[in-house]
Amino acid sequence: NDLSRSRADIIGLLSEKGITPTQQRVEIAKVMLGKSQHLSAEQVLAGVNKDRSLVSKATVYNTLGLFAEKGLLREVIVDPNKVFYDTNTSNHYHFYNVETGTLVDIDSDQIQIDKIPSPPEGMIADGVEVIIKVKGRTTPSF
Amino acid sequence: NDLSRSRADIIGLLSEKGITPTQQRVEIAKVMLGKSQHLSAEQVLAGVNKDRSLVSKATVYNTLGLFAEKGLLREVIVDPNKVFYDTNTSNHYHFYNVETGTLVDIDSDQIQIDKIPSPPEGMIADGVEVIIKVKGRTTPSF
DNA sequence: CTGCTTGCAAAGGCTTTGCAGAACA
DNA sequence: TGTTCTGCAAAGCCTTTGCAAGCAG
Repeated sequence: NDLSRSRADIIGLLSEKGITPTQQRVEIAKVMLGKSQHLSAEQVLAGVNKDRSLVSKATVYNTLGLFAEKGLLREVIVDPNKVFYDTNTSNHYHFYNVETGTLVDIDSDQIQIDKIPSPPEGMIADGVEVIIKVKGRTTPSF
Repeated sequence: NDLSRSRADIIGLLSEKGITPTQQRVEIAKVMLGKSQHLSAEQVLAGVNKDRSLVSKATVYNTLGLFAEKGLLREVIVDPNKVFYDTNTSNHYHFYNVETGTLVDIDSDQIQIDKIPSPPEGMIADGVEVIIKVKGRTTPSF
């Protein structure tokens, strides 16, 4: 999607969302928000500290949680071992490769869901996840 | 759904699936397969050992994994902290109460999914998860 | 200044593992 | 009897927490 944003743009974006734009948060935003991707906390940590150590593990976890809470990222729970953070916060779904643990976006207009049942009494819907698990063909095709 | 099965029925069921019906596995099956429910390993462990200690933690984990692999149970990944095991292995979806961590079944005929996109090159679909997250109304209705 | 953030290391929760003894066929 | 399974405790992984020092406004 769009390229990496300028530092000023990121600071503006964070401020809009009511997030104090600290140095660490800007660094994390630079890594995450540059393009459409699905990263685990560990991957973000590695990305941020690729060249020099800029952000601690605790801060990466705190910040990803904060960004998700503020609507800048979306948490995707598909792997029992780790949370993925999705930079695409618009309506969409996922293919999940169970062999490699990789996520691929599915545009919302590629799936049509009709007849969404109404939530149990006193509850309201808070998001719909559709995950299509995929794996490699077990039978070679020749 | 159906009531608890006889020990003989359970042994037959396990054998059919190619699972050696050991005492521990039968105990776990008795707890799990009695009715439609979504239990975590910890809950199964507690249920099995309610009266007297019958099965160890390691065996509960091993057995739930085995049952899932053999198609007797279905793993549901919605909570980053634990795996749920669903005794309903037929096609269906879930409401997930994000506040209480509770799952509720949605019958497959209650949702209509059209236009399932084809998996990426060389991949085949291996299951579809639909999870509707719900939460309590934040605004009281009176 | 005053409160919010950060970082370190330790703690926490769920799950897996290694290996000896026990159960199964 | 040979193989598979169980149980215990320890280890592993991801994530959270406590608290002192540092930064933002």
